[in-house]
Amino acid sequence: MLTRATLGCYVFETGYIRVIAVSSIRELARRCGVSVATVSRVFNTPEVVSQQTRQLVLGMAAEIGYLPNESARTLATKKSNMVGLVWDTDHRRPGWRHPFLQDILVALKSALSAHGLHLLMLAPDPGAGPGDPRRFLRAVQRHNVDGVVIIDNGSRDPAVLALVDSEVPCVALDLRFTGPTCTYITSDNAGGGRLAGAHLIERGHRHIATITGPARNWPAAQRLAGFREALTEAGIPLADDDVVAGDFYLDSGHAAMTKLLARDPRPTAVFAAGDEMAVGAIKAIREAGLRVPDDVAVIGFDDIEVAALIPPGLTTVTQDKTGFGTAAAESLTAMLAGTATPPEPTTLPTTLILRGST
Amino acid sequence: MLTRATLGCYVFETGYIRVIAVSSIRELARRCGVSVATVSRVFNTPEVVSQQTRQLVLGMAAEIGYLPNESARTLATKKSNMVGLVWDTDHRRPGWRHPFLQDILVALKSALSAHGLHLLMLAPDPGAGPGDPRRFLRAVQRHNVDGVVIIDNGSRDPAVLALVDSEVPCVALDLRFTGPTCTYITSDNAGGGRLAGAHLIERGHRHIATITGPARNWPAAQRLAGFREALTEAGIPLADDDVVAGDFYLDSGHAAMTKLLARDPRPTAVFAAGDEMAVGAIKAIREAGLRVPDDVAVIGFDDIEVAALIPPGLTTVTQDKTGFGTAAAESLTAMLAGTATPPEPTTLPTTLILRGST
DNA sequence: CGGTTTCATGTAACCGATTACATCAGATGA
DNA sequence: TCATCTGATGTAATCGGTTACATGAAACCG
Repeated sequence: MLTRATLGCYVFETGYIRVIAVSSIRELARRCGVSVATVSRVFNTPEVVSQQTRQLVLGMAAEIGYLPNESARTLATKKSNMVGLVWDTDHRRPGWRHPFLQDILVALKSALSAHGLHLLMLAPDPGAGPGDPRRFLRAVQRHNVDGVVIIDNGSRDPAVLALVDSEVPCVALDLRFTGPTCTYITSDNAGGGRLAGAHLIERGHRHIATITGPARNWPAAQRLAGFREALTEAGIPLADDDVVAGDFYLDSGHAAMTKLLARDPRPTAVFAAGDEMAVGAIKAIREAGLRVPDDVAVIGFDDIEVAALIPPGLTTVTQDKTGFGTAAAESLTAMLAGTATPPEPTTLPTTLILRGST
Repeated sequence: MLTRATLGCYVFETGYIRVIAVSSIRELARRCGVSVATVSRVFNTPEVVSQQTRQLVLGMAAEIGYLPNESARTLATKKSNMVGLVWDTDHRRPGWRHPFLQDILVALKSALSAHGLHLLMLAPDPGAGPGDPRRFLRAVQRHNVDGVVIIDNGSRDPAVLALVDSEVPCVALDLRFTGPTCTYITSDNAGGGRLAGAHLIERGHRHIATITGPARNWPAAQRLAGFREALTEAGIPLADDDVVAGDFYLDSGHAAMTKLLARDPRPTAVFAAGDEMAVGAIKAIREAGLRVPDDVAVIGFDDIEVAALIPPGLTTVTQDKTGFGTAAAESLTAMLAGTATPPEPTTLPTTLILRGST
């Protein structure tokens, strides 16, 4: 296909690729000797147009390189086939740096593509002030965005809530937002917490601590609840001092673990509610001259890339990142199709991944 | 601000936030008793409209919640304020799994936001076949996308080349595409390679191997060239068998290192042209019962998150990810402003990050 | 054979902006 | 005083689609 370079610019055997002077529906109609309505029907409701005309139009369209103009369609139909993505609303702590969320984005993008939906990363409307709670809603309205996916690190930004409370269909990922036009996708966090607890117990641990997430973070709370349940069932106590909160990022895991290692007696195993924190914990354990898993066993949550890479390999509870993407795309398309009520929230199963750290 | 929850749905003191029946420019003009042209001028060329009228219109606009419709503007002006993002064109090996590219995306997004540009992640045009080289170009044309940013793992997808060769302004990241409407941003890969080589030499190594990228990958070739230069200057030979190619991903680094360890005598240091490969290499070294850096020192390239996390810490050459984002946004806005020739390619400086692996 | 369906297509209004051009009042200048 | 310029605004065409409604031919039917 590729033949030679001119001007540092690759060319095809078919010649220099250039943007065709995109022709309008009227031009195409004229060339075909039919009305614009007929052409429009060929692309939107082909079944009502005769076989003959359809082929004539499609053939001519291919010949002159006709492409429907999406702006004009959006203007006429008020549907844009674009899904807005809201992220990074809190600039002090950009959620996007978190590898787990990045993985989800990848999955989301391809799931939406499969439904023919484009993903528009929304910049706050420049016409609105930085504190304006409508700054995303405004952008959404201006662009006739059909629906919105919210990926946020739980900052409860008023601008996000304004979206959730609006009439725009929303799907929140890993956040519990619901409403007449909003649903959400999460993992079975409680189940995952239970898995983690049960696994450590099964490995023979009787003094188990946990590094949990921020107190008001719902997934974190669920993970803790499930974990607690597993301990209670096994009749193992969980002292208040064995529960330390982090913020899902590395340093907080390190700090929390340092605190836990100061306990006497110190726990023989730790469940960290996020892999980044688990990695931080492992670091702290090593720095204290102790070994993982011999002195302290560590289990994480998320299964981010690093988990498999750091020695001795982090045992963790994996979340179905691809599932997040496809579930979001499906919930959203259901809402776009105009169901009376939003789809039920989706809970994705979690599974245990065994590695060397336990 | 936030007061109470109903239906799991947060509300504001101002009441339930709903999408206002967005009013049109005609409605606004009517309410103000002026013509639509005047209203349009208030938003686009405020300086030609009288102070008095301007305030009247702006006040009324705020009152009725008027927001200009972007589709209509795009239709009229043929400018959409949207930048298309092309990624993941090669489905067999999604570049987006690579953390380095993910970091760049984050930077790009915020740099474009600062210029008031939205980022549209392009799905291939559904009207085109999967092999159609115009599948992205078509999507770009349909949506009146102003310009395109290309982030790709060097797969040389014809669909990407079609964009580069089109009249649409393009900026390629970490890829050397140029043309009358295209420029690119890369790191100083040769300089980085030189840094890596010089560092290992300074550490006293005299038998140094390298795990390079794919042969036809330009950044990889540059890194190798710089590395070679450093060795040559120091009078240290580089045997052909000490150069093994990988594909930037983990497993290839592991495989390459395994091959290198079989050499006799085996190299005492390795420069991997990407951090993922470096991590794979470290894994292989450990599996062989050897220690890093005592038996074999390793230096990487990229400075992805893992580099800081795996013990003993990966010494690496860092790329300026934020710089990629801002440079791309600037080059693009320059082209959108309509310069005759595209801006010169940008080369971002690389620096050495010292950690435990060397 | 006339009336009713059905099917394919055309006509024209509409979506919500931009902008070339026209208009007109008031200021300027000879 | 009248021609000219300037500044503010209005008129109406245009961008490229969709779609309610109208039309007309062919098929069907008793």
